[in-house]
Amino acid sequence: MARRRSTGVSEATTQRLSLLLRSLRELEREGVGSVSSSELAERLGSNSAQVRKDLAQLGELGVRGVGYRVPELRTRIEGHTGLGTPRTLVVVGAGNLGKALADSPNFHSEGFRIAAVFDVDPRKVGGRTRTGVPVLDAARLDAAVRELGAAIGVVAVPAPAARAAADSLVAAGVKAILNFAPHAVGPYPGVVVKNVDLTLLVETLGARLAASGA
Amino acid sequence: MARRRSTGVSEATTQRLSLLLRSLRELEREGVGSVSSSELAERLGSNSAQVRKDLAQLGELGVRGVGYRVPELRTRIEGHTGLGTPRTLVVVGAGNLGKALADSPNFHSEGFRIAAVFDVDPRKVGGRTRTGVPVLDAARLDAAVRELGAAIGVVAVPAPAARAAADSLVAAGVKAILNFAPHAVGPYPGVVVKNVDLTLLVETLGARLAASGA
DNA sequence: TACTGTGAAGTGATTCACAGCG
DNA sequence: CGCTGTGAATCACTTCACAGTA
Repeated sequence: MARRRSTGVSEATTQRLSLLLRSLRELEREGVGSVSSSELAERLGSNSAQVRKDLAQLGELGVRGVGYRVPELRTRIEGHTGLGTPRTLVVVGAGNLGKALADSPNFHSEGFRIAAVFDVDPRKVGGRTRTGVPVLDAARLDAAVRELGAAIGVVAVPAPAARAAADSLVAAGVKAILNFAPHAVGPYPGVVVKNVDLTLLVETLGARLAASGA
Repeated sequence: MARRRSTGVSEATTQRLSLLLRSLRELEREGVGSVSSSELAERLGSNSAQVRKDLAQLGELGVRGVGYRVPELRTRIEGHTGLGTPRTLVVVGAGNLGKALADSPNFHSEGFRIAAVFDVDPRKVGGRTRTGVPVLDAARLDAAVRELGAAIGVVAVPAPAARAAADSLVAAGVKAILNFAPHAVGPYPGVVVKNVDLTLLVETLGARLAASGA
């Protein structure tokens, strides 16, 4: 009887579990059988109490006096968080950033598959990115997304087009949106939205720089 | 006698002030003279108490019964936070992502200037990106960064090279690093570091998706 | 003995709610 | 009267510290 947790783990915890999973896979490749929370903490640049608290969310699966068994812990994290579940994604916008994201090894990791890039420019449509992802006509987005069964849409279009792109993705049935345009989109009911405003990132960095002395 | 605040405003507040600044510039172009905290909140998708709390950090500059005077508020935010201060940045890594970032309008906004992209690949060195940013030899990074007076370094290299790239930037005297590699760098004393792990973003999104029903 | 699991304390940010001023 | 500025309440997350167990 699998427990169904709608909002079980916080975003912060999920992020740390994801990083933890990376370490665990590495440890597993190295053939390590078990690790303590403090060893894991050291790898993550965190502290052991944090690691234990995070892992406690998945039930009691450590062995007192010993630590956690690596393979078991890995499968447990995957099972309970959905981390590692394969997903198909599409990118809207075949500009510099869109193509970079589509080809990026960052986005091809552990079970993610970029199925298509969409653009409105007829000169781009029909082509392929460097790694072979097809560039499709944005007018066919709805049909293509359904056909491909894409669950995640990445928005990489100029700011004024962001809302429309996100709307189309939602209409086509994606369940999550990662938006890189400097203009927040959403919220949409039933859709997980993450806005990553690159402009905001540099501006904030510049300000923190000013605050820290110059 | 300007007040020198080392760690005056939190990161969260700075981000909101940055967004606020965007709205204010827009309002100023429209010739709006004053706004209330609730009008601003609506534009940001926030709430009025939050806006007032954020603005209170800059001193008392609202007019009770009326709101905030737009031009005055804008200059005050710029002055106190360093938002809007022109900065020179360099990008390390002339791959897809590096070039996309260097050419991105997101990074050319409001006073930011990308002065150079560095790469180790001799076939790339000597060229220019689409918008004309020169690609320089990574071996010359130290000298070039000092010469250009770059304060912010953007890391856009593969994970295994991230630490070395960041180290060189710090050695060359940059005061802030924006790292896009899926491997955290830093901390370095006296340097503001922001890690933006793209892989982590999609993975977390996938997990939140799983948590919310599928 | 060496570790986990967890209550309790601590920290920081957000929201509420209202007194006070133009 | 309408709006700001802000103390107090709330909430979310992190760290501490230790009882309890394999």
